[in-house]
Amino acid sequence: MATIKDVARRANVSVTTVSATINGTAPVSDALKARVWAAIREVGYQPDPIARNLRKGVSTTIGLIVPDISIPWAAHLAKSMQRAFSEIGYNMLFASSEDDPEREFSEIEVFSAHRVAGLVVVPTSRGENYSARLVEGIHVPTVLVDRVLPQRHFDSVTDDNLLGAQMIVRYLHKLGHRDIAFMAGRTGISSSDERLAGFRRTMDETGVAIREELVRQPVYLRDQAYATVQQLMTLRDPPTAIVCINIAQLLGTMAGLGNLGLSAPDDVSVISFDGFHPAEGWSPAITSLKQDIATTSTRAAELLMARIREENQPEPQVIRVPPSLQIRSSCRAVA
Amino acid sequence: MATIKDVARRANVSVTTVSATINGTAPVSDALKARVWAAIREVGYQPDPIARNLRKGVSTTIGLIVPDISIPWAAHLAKSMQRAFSEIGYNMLFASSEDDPEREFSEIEVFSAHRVAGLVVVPTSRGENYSARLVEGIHVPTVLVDRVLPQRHFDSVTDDNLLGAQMIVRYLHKLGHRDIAFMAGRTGISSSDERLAGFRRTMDETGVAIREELVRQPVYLRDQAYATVQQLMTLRDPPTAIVCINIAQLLGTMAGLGNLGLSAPDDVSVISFDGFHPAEGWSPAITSLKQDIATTSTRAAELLMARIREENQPEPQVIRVPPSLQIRSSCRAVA
DNA sequence: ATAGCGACGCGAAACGTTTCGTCAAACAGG
DNA sequence: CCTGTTTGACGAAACGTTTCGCGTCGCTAT
Repeated sequence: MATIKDVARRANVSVTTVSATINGTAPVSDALKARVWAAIREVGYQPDPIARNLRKGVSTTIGLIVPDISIPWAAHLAKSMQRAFSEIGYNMLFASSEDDPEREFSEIEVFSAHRVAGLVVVPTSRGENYSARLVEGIHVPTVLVDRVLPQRHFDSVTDDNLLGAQMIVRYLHKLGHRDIAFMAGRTGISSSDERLAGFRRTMDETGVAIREELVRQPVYLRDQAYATVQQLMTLRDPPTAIVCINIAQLLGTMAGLGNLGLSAPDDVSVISFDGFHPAEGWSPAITSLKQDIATTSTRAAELLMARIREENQPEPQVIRVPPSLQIRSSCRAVA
Repeated sequence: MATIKDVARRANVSVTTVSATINGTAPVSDALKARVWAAIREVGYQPDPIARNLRKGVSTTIGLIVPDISIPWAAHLAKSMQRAFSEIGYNMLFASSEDDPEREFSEIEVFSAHRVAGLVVVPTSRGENYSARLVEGIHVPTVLVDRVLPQRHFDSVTDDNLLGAQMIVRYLHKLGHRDIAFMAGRTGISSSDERLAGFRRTMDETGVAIREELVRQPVYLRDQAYATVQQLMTLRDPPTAIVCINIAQLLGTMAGLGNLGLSAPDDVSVISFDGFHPAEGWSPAITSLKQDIATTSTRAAELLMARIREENQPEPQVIRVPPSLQIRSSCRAVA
């Protein structure tokens, strides 16, 4: 509760000098510096961030907005981000958009009112004029994560989905799979679009014709995947492998298979873009990509800090973090 | 960016009147009220929370500190808490203590400096003089979640662990299990202590002598459970059932069993206090308690708001939220 | 009539910082 | 020796609110 005034009184200098000593914004003689620091220690002074923010117009807080923190991927992202930012003296305001663009915009507004220094957003990417409204509503350094927008207004960090799709398709192809089902999410969401595009491209490269009835879209809720997988597996000529792009799909797919009395990999191979699922001890252990969240967070923090410090304001850039393929036991070779 | 001054100018009243209108802190005639509200709408005024905080000495932000957000239970808690508080106009500062008391204290300090209106903490509950240091460091309405402290200085909300243990033991007993292994966490952490105590008590009640070599403590890391389960299952007389108190234990246990070539429920039954694990589609589907996180969050929010509004300051109370038993397929009957 | 009171409105101080502009002293170059 | 510049320190204003205390008005009860 000690204020800067107490320090000034104690050190027998002006308030201005104390501030200058702390922030190094003006020259202070070594003698005074020593006196001031001593006084600070003696009265146990800690600058009041609120007052500082009011005066400077910007805080030392960054805001994180994710669609749903209860998704393991998002939880790990939050943890990793918090670690990255707390290391450099920032703390985190946190909100969940519940995958609702309106909530997202409102959270952005609230965070802006709180003068956050920067924003990390996993954008919902949906709704009329989404991109324009986002640009309109954000007046703070911002980095987008996981999903990129067609207009490059913001720095973005995302998985290298094309590469990931390539790894998945090539792996399945090597195992002999030709009838591959792909569940895409909503169109317009880059992570889904890119994964689908990568799937198509790599299938092309390997010279396998895609059976369009095996490409289902949009499938983004657990229950949709649950229903979809049952449709797929009751086709006259069912797929030999199913690709899931996220955890909701994977959970629905596994439950749906179970409901049919089918299991992976015996009846069908299952592979996932999302690596946050039980890996050991449960059967089957899902072969999946592993996202490099630590790198994603670090890169995002770097981009954001560069903008905040205004070191330079280059064109917004997109960083793609390569995933790795973790081969487990949910895929088997077919004739 | 409109300030209260702009509103005052526009409505042709004083700044004081605008403030009084907004906050209802002083009588304002209906005529002026109307003018002021109109002006507010016209200039698009939003009060600046920072300035308000500075003047009032308290913010509209509450701080959440959990040991590890990447644990599904904690992620769901965060989601639920955020929902509960955003509904009543509060937003959330968030931090992870990484299960380190020092970090926890430091986070509390940072949040206090930011003048949070209240604190929700899942306390690490470890270290010298923990309780005393906590009381010392916290000068803000606070509610503890999941873990209670021996000294009742704070409101607390926690699972009804005695009841949960009773449900688990009775269920296992009904299935014929007598040789039940129990992995406890660190001593001193109430959630673990209570679960163990409940286990002992209910075993007593059912008249089954506990085989002490099957009670292992402390086991709180995944790898400890991984190792422990292998010791347990290679005893001359191994347990027929294993009780896990949290997700780390469960993951380690399942992996450890897999490593031995054993599986649940064929070789041993497995049951868990923590309900956040894959339930459908994977084998085995773990029979577990289901924690009622929504209720936990609501109760915590209620307790905290009561303290913040100073409606009354009764003795700190402990609320215990009853879990429910979800029977799945990881336990089987034995002779 | 007038003292007293409630309702209403305002100016100014306060919250704890940072920063602007000023000033004295010390120092450099001619 | 004078001028111009740098260094070091400070007082006061500013950030955008809330709140304290005061003043004015109209009403009621004496």
